[in-house]
Amino acid sequence: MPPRFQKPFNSPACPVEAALGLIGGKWKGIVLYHLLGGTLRFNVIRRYIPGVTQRMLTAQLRELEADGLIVRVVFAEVPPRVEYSLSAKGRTLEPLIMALRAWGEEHVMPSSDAEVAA
Amino acid sequence: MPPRFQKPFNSPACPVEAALGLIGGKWKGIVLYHLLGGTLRFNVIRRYIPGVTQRMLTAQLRELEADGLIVRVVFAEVPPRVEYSLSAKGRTLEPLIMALRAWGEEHVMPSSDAEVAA
DNA sequence: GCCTATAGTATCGAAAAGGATACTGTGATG
DNA sequence: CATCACAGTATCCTTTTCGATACTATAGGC
Repeated sequence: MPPRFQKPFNSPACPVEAALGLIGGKWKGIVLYHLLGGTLRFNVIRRYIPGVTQRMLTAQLRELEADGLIVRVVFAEVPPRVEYSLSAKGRTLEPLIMALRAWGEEHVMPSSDAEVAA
Repeated sequence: MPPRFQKPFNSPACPVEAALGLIGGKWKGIVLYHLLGGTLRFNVIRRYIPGVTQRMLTAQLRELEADGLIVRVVFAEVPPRVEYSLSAKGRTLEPLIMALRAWGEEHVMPSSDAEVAA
């Protein structure tokens, strides 16, 4: 059935956009995806994502934290250690991220060998 | 048009970002969502989304079309009529969009709780 | 004494995104 | 005749995003 909604939405009203607003940042998808595997340190994430700059990664992590999706724990050590992990809310994203990944593999990856093996 | 894969990205190639790249545009989520309900004309979509400009809507629709998610049919009439609908590939997004919507409703919407800044 | 690693900031500037406005052509309406 | 609606373009300009680079502090290694 046609899920048609028409509300004034200049304010907070479209849940699809709202969700996309939280996970749609340039690097958020991959960051979240990697964190699905467990706690990671800053530079580990960075090495997982060649191409992201320190500045960008910091910005994305801070946004994810501000949105309550990840947790940032700072250890008062030298050299500094900061660990990132998904919050409870962040973990609720798991099926979504996995669905995104499955869809991407099947419908966008150019290499056409989309093995949807979990 | 942003280059989707400017580099040999990270090792698993990141299908999550690939998917997000297609549906993560500023208005694509809502456009897709409305099209889930069936074929729509340009101005109908526009009226469903107050806040989008003609220029932006055109751009988003063209990108969706270029990515093969929607189909654009022009009728040689006066006044002009152009109809947009989901392609077969676009329809495969339905569960994803619905999941996005459900997650957004549950985890980000103000949902009866305005929470005005203190 | 210098280099490395850590997890960032600060600053600059290029590039892209996005908004506002004006314009197109034609048939029907007033 | 003037105006409206349609589905856009074209142009200009502001805002935001993003990358590159340089810098911080401190401990340990060489």
